[in-house]
Amino acid sequence: MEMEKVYNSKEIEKKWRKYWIENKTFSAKSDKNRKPFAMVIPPANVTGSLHMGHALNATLQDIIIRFKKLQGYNTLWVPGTDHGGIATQNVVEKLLMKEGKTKYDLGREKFLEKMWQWRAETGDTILDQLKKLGCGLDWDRLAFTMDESRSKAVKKAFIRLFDKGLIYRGKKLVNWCFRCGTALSDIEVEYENESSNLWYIKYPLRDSDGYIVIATTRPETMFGDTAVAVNLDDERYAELIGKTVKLPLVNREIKIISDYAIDKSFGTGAVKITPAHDAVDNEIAKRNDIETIEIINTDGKMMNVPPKYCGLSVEEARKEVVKNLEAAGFLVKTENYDHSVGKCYRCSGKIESLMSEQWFLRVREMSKEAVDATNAGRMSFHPQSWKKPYVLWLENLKDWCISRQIWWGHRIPVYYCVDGKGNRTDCKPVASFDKPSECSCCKSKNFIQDEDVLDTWFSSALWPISVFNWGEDENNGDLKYFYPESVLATGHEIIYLWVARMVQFGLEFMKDIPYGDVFIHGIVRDKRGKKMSKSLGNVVDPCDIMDKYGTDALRFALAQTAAPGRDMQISEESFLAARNFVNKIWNASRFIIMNSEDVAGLDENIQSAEFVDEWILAELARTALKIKASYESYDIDSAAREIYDFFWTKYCDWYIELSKIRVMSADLNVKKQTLSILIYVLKAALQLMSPIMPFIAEEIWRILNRNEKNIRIISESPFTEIKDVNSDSIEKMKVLQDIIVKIRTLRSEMDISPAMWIEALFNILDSDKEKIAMENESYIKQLAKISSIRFGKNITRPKNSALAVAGGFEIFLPLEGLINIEKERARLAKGIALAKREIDRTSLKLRDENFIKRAAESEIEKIKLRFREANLKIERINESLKFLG
RNA sequence: GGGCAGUUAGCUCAGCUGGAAGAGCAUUUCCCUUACAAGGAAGAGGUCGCAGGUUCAAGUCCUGCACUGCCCACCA
Repeated sequence: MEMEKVYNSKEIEKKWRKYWIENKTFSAKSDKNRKPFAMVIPPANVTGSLHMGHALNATLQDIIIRFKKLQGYNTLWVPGTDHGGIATQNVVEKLLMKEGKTKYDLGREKFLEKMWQWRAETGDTILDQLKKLGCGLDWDRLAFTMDESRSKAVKKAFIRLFDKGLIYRGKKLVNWCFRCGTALSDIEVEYENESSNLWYIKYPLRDSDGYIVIATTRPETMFGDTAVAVNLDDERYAELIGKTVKLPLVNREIKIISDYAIDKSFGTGAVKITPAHDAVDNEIAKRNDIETIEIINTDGKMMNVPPKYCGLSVEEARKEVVKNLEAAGFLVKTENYDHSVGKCYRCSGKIESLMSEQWFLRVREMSKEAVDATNAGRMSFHPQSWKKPYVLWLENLKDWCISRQIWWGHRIPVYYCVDGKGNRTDCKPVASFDKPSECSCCKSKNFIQDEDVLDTWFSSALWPISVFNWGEDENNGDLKYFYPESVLATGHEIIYLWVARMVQFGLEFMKDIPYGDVFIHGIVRDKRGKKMSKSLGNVVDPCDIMDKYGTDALRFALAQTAAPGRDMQISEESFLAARNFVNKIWNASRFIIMNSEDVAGLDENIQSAEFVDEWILAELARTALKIKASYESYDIDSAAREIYDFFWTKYCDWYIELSKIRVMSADLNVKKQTLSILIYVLKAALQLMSPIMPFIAEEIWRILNRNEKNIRIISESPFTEIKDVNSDSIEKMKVLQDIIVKIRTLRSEMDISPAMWIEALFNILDSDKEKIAMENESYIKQLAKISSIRFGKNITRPKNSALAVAGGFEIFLPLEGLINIEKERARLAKGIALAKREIDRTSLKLRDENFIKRAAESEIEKIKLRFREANLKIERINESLKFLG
């Protein structure tokens, strides 16, 4: 078995990627005799290619699914993509723009053709990249939010909600993006701070010479003002409430009203009320029965205003208005002022509040049910700190604006009856899968469909049920078997946008939550803590990392930094370190495989011959327990750290090094026995790491089992049970390690060449421990480069020797001709100083009555022991100083 | 304005139910020892954000403060 010195990730990955997919390793069918464990992937937009955030999200899910598979669950992870409504349409519109065209030039049908064509060309990019990552997805179940089955689900859901009266059409104040030309829901607006001005404007009273000064950041909307509001308790304005003012520039008369929402301390305490273009004003207007005047149209141009402003953009109008107010003497003053401005989450264009006729979903009942389900513990967040904001959000939820004025998406399945001339009749619109054949009201056979499409998130919200073809058959076996799913893994940025809605829809349509656990992971940031974005140019492409360092390295690095719920910073170095770990695994395996090459009949039933064997088995048992618990609780980072520490620090640095003597032994039985244990531990470690690093684990597993008749790949080999070895080997090992490390330190400090073998004298101080060193003499010799050891009681320090106190011994290294007396003296002095500090610390505690009275017995014993050992050390060092050269 | 995280070695982060400060990277010295120089051995490096409190004992629990980041909110 030839193994290269350096792990070749590329070829090996290619092989296993292909194998898993061709052999359908991760395909799943419903099976009543097995426990299901299902996840759906958060569908990525077809616009995108894999970025580090996707890579993290996918890696974590893959780790979970692979772990659960090894635990014996019937696991299923469903892949899919999202049509991505506005985002995707924007991309294609930009492409068109390069040709100098707009979507209107093509018309709806042609434009949609273009969209589908584009999605056919690029929509699978991200899927290929998920394959590259090694994701254990069931590719037979690949879904797309706009494919047939998913579309049926969307229509079905819409019709049900519509018929139930939960979906309604109405003219309300909505968030409007001029750039995208559509309404948006409340959460699709992002707020950014912008520096602007606060203008103070006089509104003259009609019936006297007085005036009231209002402060505003939106002077241009004054044409839409229908009142001025003050707080009822504001003494300054008490007499003015109910009076009439004349709107500057136009002289329209409006009333001064009072409302509790007005903050006396802001500005002048008097506010212009523009119900058509401000959410708060809109509420105030409703409460006070104030009329609404719309002055900004959906193109962002002024309307219903004096002719000179008509058709101006909002920005232009603002300049003009301010100029004219000033000229006419209405402008009192202008202050600099920072405030937050709504921006479109898809194009960053300015969002305007305006009145618009849209479809809305009544959410009160649904959100209440979602809250109840969460509070009842039917669904839990990991980390749980997300529960509170999630519940809070649901509790304050307003009706969801679900219609979008774009073309790419699920067209709203509402049909309007039209007369012979194509004009809409008064008949009630109907929601149905297909165009109705006849109007139930007027028997007309002509219908037109609503022009709008649904919010992308409407179809996303159905994802956990639509992937199981709920739209086609809600009683199908897969849906019954796999729903509710086990866990959803996602970043915190879409908890409201997506998670909350899936829960609502799940409860509405399936009468059950979509999954029991929500695993929230952090957002990947660059090494300076900045969010990765194309515009900042700090994007690290996961595919580049996979090519450069290997996929396992990428996965390990991501896993290692994925503390639940926290954002993570990641840099090139972490991938390098992970790559080194992968290589370490490779080489340790290589050592074992090379040595077991011509050893026949390696035993599956291992027998530990020495305590070091028991030690590694005990460490393995401990580690396995911890790692499994970590996977179980989504503490992927600690699972990664545990496997790293166990494999490198315990298995490689100590156990393999210790085992070398026996592996090289001429005694075939000794060799065989030792290799059996090495292999046993290696296999167990491979299983434990395989969820994180599946490629290398699979490869080495295959090599180790190359002589088996019916080889099962690691992904399909359930965890072998690891017996907990109950022994004191871990404590004993500490003693052995102490001796070896102290000797090495001594050698290093004395500048003794690592190539030189020297002898050692072991003076027994603690007869309890002497056996450990004596029984493991060969290990001490091997690892500390000692040619011979003489054990004894009352050995005095030879002249020209160095001293170490470790493991119940005084260890002398006679260094005739090699020792640097001054250095040794200094070293011993340092040792005394350290021991003295220890004595100070411990004796202080032991003299403390309160400590003796209240501390635990075991704690006091520990301190006493430390005190004794420090004293002994000083005594020994002083003694030995006498003998120094 | 409210809420949630974070603040530990130069950098990135671990430290569970309170009992002598940990890892990786970087750094210093030595070593190409037949698994691995993508490696090995040994070092150096920390008043655990600040101030109080509880406790025999606090990085760990409590209170307040500061700074950083994120989320929410009707910043006219």
